[in-house]
Amino acid sequence: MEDGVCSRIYVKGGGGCSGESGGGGGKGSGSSKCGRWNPTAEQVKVLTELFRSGLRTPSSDQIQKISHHLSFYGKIESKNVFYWFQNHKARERQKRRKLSLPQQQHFILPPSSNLQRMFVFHLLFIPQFI
Amino acid sequence: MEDGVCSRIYVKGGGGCSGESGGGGGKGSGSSKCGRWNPTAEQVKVLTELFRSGLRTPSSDQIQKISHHLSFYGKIESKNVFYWFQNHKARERQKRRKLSLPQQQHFILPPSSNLQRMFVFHLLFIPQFI
DNA sequence: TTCTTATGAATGAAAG
DNA sequence: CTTTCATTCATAAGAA
Repeated sequence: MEDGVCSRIYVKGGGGCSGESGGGGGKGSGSSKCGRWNPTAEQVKVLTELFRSGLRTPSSDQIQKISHHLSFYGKIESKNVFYWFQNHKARERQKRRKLSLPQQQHFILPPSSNLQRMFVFHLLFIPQFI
Repeated sequence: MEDGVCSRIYVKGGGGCSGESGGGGGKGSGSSKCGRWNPTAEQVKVLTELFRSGLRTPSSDQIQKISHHLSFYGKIESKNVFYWFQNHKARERQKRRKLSLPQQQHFILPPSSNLQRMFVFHLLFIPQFI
């Protein structure tokens, strides 16, 4: 038996729910079933970056723009962004209160591309976006 | 190991295992790996007994107490207790749904009665019961 | 070993 | 915002 690692995320290949808008270097967020949103690693990375930069409760306008931009990496809707921030904030707080839930994950993910960095920068600091 | 089902990207998980907390006469979990919580028979027994007594969604405070008590038998964290009840409840419901349509099961004790609280409290601290 | 099952962990979605 | 529900992934344990 191989040693178990502590936690991981996975990226699935294939899967064909509906309109794939995968962009540069992004893998599909295909899921075996179309039930619920399955964020790509890139989407999670950007969302996490926004969160770490201080964004907690994006306005509906911000949500719209974020989800639109994230659609570059795969299928996504506004409500997904809304729920993501809501859940992430709640679970961060749970963890901090040492109630139950687990530790934060540190992504050793992809070669964070300049494109992505610039993208996050853009999201964060351009007034007309945020 | 066959692969190809999905490609995985590993994520840092904490800073290694938490220290062994086998308090008193508790036997170790037997595994020095830190993959995931491996409950001892005693821990499972207590949790099951609490569940059978009607406890479904313990409060944060209950979780703390339960996990502290169970740490006597081996390494355990609050989140393990939290997940245990979540999973146990969910899978009971899941099983029930697959077999026959939900005939709402009535538990002997209503969700937040003082009677239940007292029972749980005593169950937790009376050694010979466990 | 490989396959199957049981279950710990995680998280999207939603209810309260 | 907090808490709960549903579904899924991953893995440990047992069966074959």
